[in-house]
Amino acid sequence: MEDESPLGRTTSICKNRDVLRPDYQPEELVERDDEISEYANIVNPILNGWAPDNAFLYGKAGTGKTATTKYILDWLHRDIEEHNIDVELNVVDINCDGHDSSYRVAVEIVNELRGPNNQIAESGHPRSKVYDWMWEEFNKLGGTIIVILDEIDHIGQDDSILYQLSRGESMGELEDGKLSIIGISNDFSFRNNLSAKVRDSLCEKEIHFSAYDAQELQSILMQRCEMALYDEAYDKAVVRLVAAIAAKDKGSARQAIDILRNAVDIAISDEANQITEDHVHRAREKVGRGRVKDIIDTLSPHGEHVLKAVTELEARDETPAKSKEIYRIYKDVCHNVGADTLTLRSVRDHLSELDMLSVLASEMKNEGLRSGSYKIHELDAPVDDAVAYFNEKSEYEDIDISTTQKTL
DNA sequence: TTTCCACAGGAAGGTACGGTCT
DNA sequence: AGACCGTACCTTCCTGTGGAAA
Repeated sequence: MEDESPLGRTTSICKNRDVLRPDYQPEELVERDDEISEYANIVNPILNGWAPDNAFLYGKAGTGKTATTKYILDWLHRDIEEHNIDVELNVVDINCDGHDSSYRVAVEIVNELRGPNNQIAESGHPRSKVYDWMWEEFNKLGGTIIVILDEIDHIGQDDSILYQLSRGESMGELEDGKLSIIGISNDFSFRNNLSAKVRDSLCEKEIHFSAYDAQELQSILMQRCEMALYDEAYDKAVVRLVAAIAAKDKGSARQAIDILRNAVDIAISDEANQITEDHVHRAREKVGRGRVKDIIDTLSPHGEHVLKAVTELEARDETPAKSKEIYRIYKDVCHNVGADTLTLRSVRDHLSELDMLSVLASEMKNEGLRSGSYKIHELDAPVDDAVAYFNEKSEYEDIDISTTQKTL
């Protein structure tokens, strides 16, 4: 047998794949000029030694909120250094994903500011003590402090951390320094659900990041292509196609770049010299499948059972289905895997969580006196992917999709 | 215009669990 | 060891809701 390396070969398509990674920050941000100038106006006072207003940034995922923040802060640091401005700028950058309560964000801030040998645990401490430690660390830090809370909506109902941060200065917790908050969120309703006292102080300034249209996505993709790919490896039609797919879906630059990166990878493994529209279509399917799996992996066991029930109904072409009907199938699923069943009320919560995650599409219906009001649900993710996921897991009975031609 | 259906979903509270502190 | 803390996940109870039918 010929001894062939399992690794890929060098490629004539890609000169720098890192540029296509989700965490890559380009030096120049395209299609966000208005947002950049609004943002610059907000942080500008720092250069005069003043604290900027608190700001709330909102817009859907992949619209450049985080990238613009990094871009602006890089500029701030550079300006301060180049012009020898006498400002001590300290940035505390927290992603609230995974720290999903006020308490845990406070713990994260403390741990971020303390050394690795002096960390505190995620639970067990009285809340007031954690806040005391947090202010202690801020006081040690001093200067102009900017706390960036990315995905701030993850903190949920209790916004006490925001109250603490926004009032710390006036309540004398911060002895010698200035503190401003920049909150970033995909979810505008989070702003409206904040308690009034927090909303007024957190949202002194607001910047809205609108979804990118196909034209804007195209220029973002062109910028990345020029850096990542050899000229002969792609043409405008392919870029236009990726932009059109992403614009039609969510208008997210992250998604567009994701599809492009996967198309590049597929083209490389095909040993092609150029990225074709077929590569893009295959990449789009792959990205979709990955999304379904990623979401299902985060579900609790009962969340998964509920989704299995909806997937079964979908495979039988019996969707959209009422919550009550899904509950009936859900009980069978639980019976088959030997799990206890939850009440209908809890299953309703799981259904609405799946709707929020965009795995399900739910809709309220009302037939008045005849049948009252109810909610119907169907899969919002590709059925094949969900079926494949459940059929791969040994604890579930297989779903047979061959009897129906239904695909999304 | 009023009634009423069939549910959605908020509120409150329970339990288990993993953690700290004394 | 046991008091105390925050959280996840659940149940029970109950009020609110929109629109077809009376």
